[in-house]
Amino acid sequence: MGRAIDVLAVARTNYNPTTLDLLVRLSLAPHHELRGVDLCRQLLKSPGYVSRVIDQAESDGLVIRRADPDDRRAQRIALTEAGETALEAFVPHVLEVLDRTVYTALKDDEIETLIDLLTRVADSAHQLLDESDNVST
Amino acid sequence: MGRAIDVLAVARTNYNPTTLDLLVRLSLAPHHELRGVDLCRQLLKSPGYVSRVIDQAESDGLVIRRADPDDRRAQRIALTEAGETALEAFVPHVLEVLDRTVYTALKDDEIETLIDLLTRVADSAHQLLDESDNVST
DNA sequence: GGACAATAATTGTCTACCAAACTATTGTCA
DNA sequence: TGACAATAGTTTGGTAGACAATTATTGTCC
Repeated sequence: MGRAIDVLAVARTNYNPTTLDLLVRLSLAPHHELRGVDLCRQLLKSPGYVSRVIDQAESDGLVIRRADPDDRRAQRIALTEAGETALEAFVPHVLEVLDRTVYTALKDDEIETLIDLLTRVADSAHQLLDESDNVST
Repeated sequence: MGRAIDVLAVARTNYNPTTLDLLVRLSLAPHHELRGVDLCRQLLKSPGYVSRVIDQAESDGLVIRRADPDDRRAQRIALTEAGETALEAFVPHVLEVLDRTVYTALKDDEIETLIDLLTRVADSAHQLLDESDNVST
């Protein structure tokens, strides 16, 4: 999990950061559901790991897997009532941590600047990664 | 290890990021040696893990452990010739990755800004962590 | 329409790391 | 001086997450 800010937010729940991120993504999606492959892209985690996170969340009753009617390879992961409840209980903690870290340290325009700078570094890193993928293939 | 920039740099060696960081820290230290506890602080890793990383580096001949003459609890970890050689072989790769990510994406003054903003967020996060440590104790 | 590449998900296996418990030593203070 | 807290390091056990191989299905192209 890593000793990071999410420790603070997550410590107040029983779920790990990726599980909570999963709930957030589903709650923002149309019909509160997403295909597994889209979740991987949004969570920036490998398919193998996402599959396990879904397993766990499903056995906790937070989400359900359903066959995708349009593609028999795919699954649709949907938020349950319990999942929504868990998420709502969690949101205030995230806001509190954000409030007491980023928002106390930085002014609004500085936050925008930070996002811009990080995005640009990330973009050039992705470019480099893509290149080396192509080389190795 | 995490799919991050260090993948690129590390992929070109057989060592993991923490091992390489270890070599860097030792090479910057007086007499090319440091006590274990100081290494923990510099590497930002837990003592348990650092102990393991040193084990590994020692069995690869990159460093040696020596008893600290001033404190019989402590050890001094020192860089060997082989460790220095490994480090020198690695440095150009790090520089190349930095060059093709951060330095192509950001101008010098932007890099300074980025460091400043991140430092401030990190500081307030630390403050919050310290607080919650004190509360739980 | 059938071969074959590409895609969706899962499982097995491995690495990086943390936290807690433990041992040995050192500093402190009555 | 002797008790006791604090510090240095190691070991054990566990979690987050990646990668590779496998299965099932879909799209593509002759």
